[in-house]
Amino acid sequence: MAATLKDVAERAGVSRSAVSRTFTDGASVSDKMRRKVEKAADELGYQPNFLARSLTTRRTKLIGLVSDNFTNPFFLHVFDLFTSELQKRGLRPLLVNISGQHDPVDTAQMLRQYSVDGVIVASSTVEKGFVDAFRKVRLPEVYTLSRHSCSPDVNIVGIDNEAAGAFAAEVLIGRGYKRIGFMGGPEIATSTMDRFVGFSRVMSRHPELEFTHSFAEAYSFDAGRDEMLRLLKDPPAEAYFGADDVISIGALSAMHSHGLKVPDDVGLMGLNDLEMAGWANINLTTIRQPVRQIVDSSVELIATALEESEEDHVPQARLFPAKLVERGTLRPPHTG
Amino acid sequence: MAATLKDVAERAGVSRSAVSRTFTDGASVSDKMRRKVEKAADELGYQPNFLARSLTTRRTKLIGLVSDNFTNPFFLHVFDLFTSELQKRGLRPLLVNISGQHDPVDTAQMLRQYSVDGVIVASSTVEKGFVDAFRKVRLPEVYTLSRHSCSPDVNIVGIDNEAAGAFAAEVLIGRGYKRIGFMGGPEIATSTMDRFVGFSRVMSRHPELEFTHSFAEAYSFDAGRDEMLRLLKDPPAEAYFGADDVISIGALSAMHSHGLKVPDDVGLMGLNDLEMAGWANINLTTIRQPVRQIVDSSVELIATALEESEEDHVPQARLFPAKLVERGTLRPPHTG
DNA sequence: ATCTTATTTGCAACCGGTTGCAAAGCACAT
DNA sequence: ATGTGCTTTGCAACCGGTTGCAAATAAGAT
Repeated sequence: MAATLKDVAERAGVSRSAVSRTFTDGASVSDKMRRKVEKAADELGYQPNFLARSLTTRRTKLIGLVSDNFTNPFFLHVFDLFTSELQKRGLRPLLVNISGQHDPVDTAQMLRQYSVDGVIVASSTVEKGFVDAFRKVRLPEVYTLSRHSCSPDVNIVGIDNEAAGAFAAEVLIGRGYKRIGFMGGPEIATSTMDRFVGFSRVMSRHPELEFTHSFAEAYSFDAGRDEMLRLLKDPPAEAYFGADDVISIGALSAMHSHGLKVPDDVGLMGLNDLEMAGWANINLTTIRQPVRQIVDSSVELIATALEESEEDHVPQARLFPAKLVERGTLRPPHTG
Repeated sequence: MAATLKDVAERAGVSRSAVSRTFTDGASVSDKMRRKVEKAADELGYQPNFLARSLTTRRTKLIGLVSDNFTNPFFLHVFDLFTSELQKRGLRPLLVNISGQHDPVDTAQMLRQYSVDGVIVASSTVEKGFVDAFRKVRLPEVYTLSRHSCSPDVNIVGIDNEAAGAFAAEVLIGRGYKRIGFMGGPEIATSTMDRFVGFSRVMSRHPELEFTHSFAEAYSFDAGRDEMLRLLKDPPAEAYFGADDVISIGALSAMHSHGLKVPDDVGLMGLNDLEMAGWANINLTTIRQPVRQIVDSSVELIATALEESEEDHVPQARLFPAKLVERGTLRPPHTG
């Protein structure tokens, strides 16, 4: 069907190795030979087969991109950045969707069977079972947007969620709010829990302030809205930190339908800086993760891990600062 | 490193073919042999290498999943469905992001070099260059959510955008609106233009109605909002069809900030039924594409194309009906 | 022209599997 | 014991490449 190395060699009247060498950079071929081979290859439309090559080179340039987060629009952006960045380096993402009930061991074995060079896990809610299973196949791997503390001997890139939670509390306190609420995602999400820990730590240093907390059922608009509707049966806090934008936007909708003015009656801050947080009818003050840097750094980390031998590689955590994006749902800094 | 066929054969004291056969379904192996081999394989943690196997079987089970649509949240759902559905059939999506300036020929060659079994193009805005380049590598391919008319000799799955445009016009007319506006995405998007053609066709049958049209700069919230703000400098139409939800939601925000009540002052209808179209503070009446069926059908089509020889395969178009999702941005059907 | 050294080339083995074919093994009938 | 037909097994070639090594060629030094 498609032309092979052998076809090219025959047509050019040279050995197969010669052809192979013209298509391998750094190999020793004379100019004359190279021209002869390239001519034959062009005429036949020959392209080397990456998979056959991988058998001897032990490099497929395939990277498993594993996620279970296919509902939060934030992750479309994450996938966009990951795919472009990997492609720039000649790496190819094999996308693996582990939402639904997938067996961790099967998934890990599948990745090994496809000889992926490395694995990127992009999710903050990946189960422990996957972490263990992936580790067993001994592939270079990096966890992105994942929990900092859970696997100390593995590459992690993201923000420090505890620090981000603490920062959120400091911002709200800095605006002079006295009755402050934390509204998280589901309690099984490590991202939410880490943010909660940081948030609580700061609040506990201010016993003069009133601190309440609650958790939405899921990382979704509806869950955020429902939870806020529940909270609004009682007099609300003066300001809330919603541990994710999509939840905060749900909460905002609940506030509006209760006739509450934001930020005049109640303040609200999110986290993630979704594109729609900037929409004119939402205009959510939020904390931004530097996604581009996080992704770039993850890809760079996996790319260098591919070069090193397994023993040489020392896993690292790369934590980035999150920063406030001021919009219209918090009152301005307290002056005086 | 990892155990190979040869390792297992030696440990079990049998030939390599015997091992190969135990891991190939439908091959002839006695029970005794199978047990012996499986024991050895277990002890060594052996798993067959898919890529080596593909060399002789000529099947990688890799499917190129090509898209340039990484900003519309609608596509996160599309990717979710595609990956799960492919995985269910043991197929693996190699995700290719062709947004940005990618050379069509390079992309097509890359897919050939990775020996993908087939290609799914999931986008309504793919350039002609890609269609041509993909065709040249002679891989089974299906275009999903793509233009119906552009390539008659290629598999296409999606809705009939012209019909959907016509349907939209009929709905608005049926609600008794007399001054009707079409608001499209960018004029280079085939989806928008096809919808516009259908919409116009119906409107032209009603010369007694006033019909205006305009196009937003992009498929984005901001573009929709900007375009609507521009329109609102003059007295607006009674109702608009925004050819995509994200544009419509932008337009909705513009209407609100002009103090217009929807649907009392002006009606609005979108297309796609994004999750957020159902959010309480948006509540957009819209036209839904049956995404799940479209994706399932695409995967089924590519799966059967893989079985057939190239000559036997006859390309087909599978068009699904789109249907109205009634929410709160259109007045109820006109009675009397 | 001759010797030394560096560069280019081809041979053949290998990467990790599959598969057509013929030999071997088996069950059963004669 | 012999023959028949069916299943199981191993041999060896192949899939499409790469690569260590030695032979062949080219380049440079004398």
